[in-house]
Amino acid sequence: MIATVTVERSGRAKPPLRSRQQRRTGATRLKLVEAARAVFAERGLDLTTIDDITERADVGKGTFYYHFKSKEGLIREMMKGVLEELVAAMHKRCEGIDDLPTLLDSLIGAHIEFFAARWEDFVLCFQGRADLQLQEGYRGLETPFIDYLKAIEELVDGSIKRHLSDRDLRRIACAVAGFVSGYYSFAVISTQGEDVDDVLRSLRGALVAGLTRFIKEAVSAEDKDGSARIVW
Amino acid sequence: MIATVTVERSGRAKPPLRSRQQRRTGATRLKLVEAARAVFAERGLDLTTIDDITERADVGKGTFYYHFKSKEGLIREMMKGVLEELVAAMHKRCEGIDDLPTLLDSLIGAHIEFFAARWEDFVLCFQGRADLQLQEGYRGLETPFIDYLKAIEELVDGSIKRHLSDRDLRRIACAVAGFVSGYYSFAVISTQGEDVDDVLRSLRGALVAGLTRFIKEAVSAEDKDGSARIVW
DNA sequence: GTCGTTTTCGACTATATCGTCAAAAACGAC
DNA sequence: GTCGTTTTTGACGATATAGTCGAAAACGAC
Repeated sequence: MIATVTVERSGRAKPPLRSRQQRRTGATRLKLVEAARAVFAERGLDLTTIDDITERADVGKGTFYYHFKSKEGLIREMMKGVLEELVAAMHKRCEGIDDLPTLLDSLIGAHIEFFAARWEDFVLCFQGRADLQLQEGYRGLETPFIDYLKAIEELVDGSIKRHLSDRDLRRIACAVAGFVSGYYSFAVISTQGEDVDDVLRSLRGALVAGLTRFIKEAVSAEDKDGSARIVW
Repeated sequence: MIATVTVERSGRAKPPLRSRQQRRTGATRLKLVEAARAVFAERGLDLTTIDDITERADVGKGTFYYHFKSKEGLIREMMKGVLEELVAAMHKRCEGIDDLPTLLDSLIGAHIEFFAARWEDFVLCFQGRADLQLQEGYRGLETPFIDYLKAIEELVDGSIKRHLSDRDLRRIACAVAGFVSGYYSFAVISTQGEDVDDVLRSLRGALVAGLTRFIKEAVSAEDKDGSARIVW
């Protein structure tokens, strides 16, 4: 506890992992996370054991418990991480877009591009969502998902002049998020050969058109006096 | 093995569970299935133990193994059963409809109505789908899901004159099935108070409109000469 | 009632997993 | 090199679960 505090060097924005020890520790932790990601996609969240993870990562079992409190803690951290990355990708992809249909399309596009190269992360998220429906699931998984939905809501909200109610906004977000993951989840079990992403790409126009209409109707319904001009 | 073969009575389509013994056995089996349904929705497929099920059903552990080979066998049977019921509900709901938008709407409606009163079955199906994505999941779960997709395809195919390719048909099916379950799965974690079904009901118009457009485009693309009149 | 069959039971064995902990190894500062 | 700290290790005890099996109960036919 005497803590040889390696002082944060001023003038160095991101000191590349300071000491050798810190580098090694970080690497071990990363090895564990990546091993878990792989095993989770093979056996699923529940059936994966700590031994599975440590063996895959090629570290001792105790090491896992040094870095994480439990499997639940690891899952929480991973889920949060992936969804935050997804949100970041969405923001980047939708930057500067204020046209609603284009935004919706970009939103779906961001999902496709994000998960295309990260199948394991898609499985992770899907498993997490399945878990959320259970009465006795892992704790603390709701927050990352709700933050993710909120991010979608904000993007949509930013692209319409007249604002929708929170309720309708949430509906849109659920529709976008649900459609992408739902479509994916069925496509992978039935699509032979052809690229799932290409297929989804061709369908997203359908959802965009539908949602745009829905939003248009919702706005005019909420905005009864009709005085404000809605700009799409 | 001497088997007192109780001959199938002719003239009696469904002899109401013949002997007392058969009635009792059937009841026990049913108790197990219903107990499993409840526990699965609480703890999930993987974390549910045989003891959980037998305790809930209030039968001895050995009884489970008398009726089912394993938990996997039970899951397979339940999944098949639920999806077949869903397909039946779809057929009933869509009977006689040959107008495409109406059919798509009824299809979604059938899902909503089906799962509205059967939350546990929705969870069961969702868990099953999550499992399908794993490399080492339960065996034999693909078939019921594929049959279910096929049923959607046939209904859609029956409502359009010019036929779509198998590929496009499958896409539609995935989109319908994926949207409904995807939307649901997000809505339940974020919708407070208001009825999830009502919400989905209001959104389905969006998907129907989008899909109708998609199908229309797909048909005209496949049917290049354009000689055949497409009747919606 | 008897007898043979089907069904149910729960104790039991074997195995798997969790989470702990004392010891060892790696490290950093000197 | 020494010394104190951080990190890693794997054996260990406690617990939980799967699946088996012999015995018992329920049943049906008589």
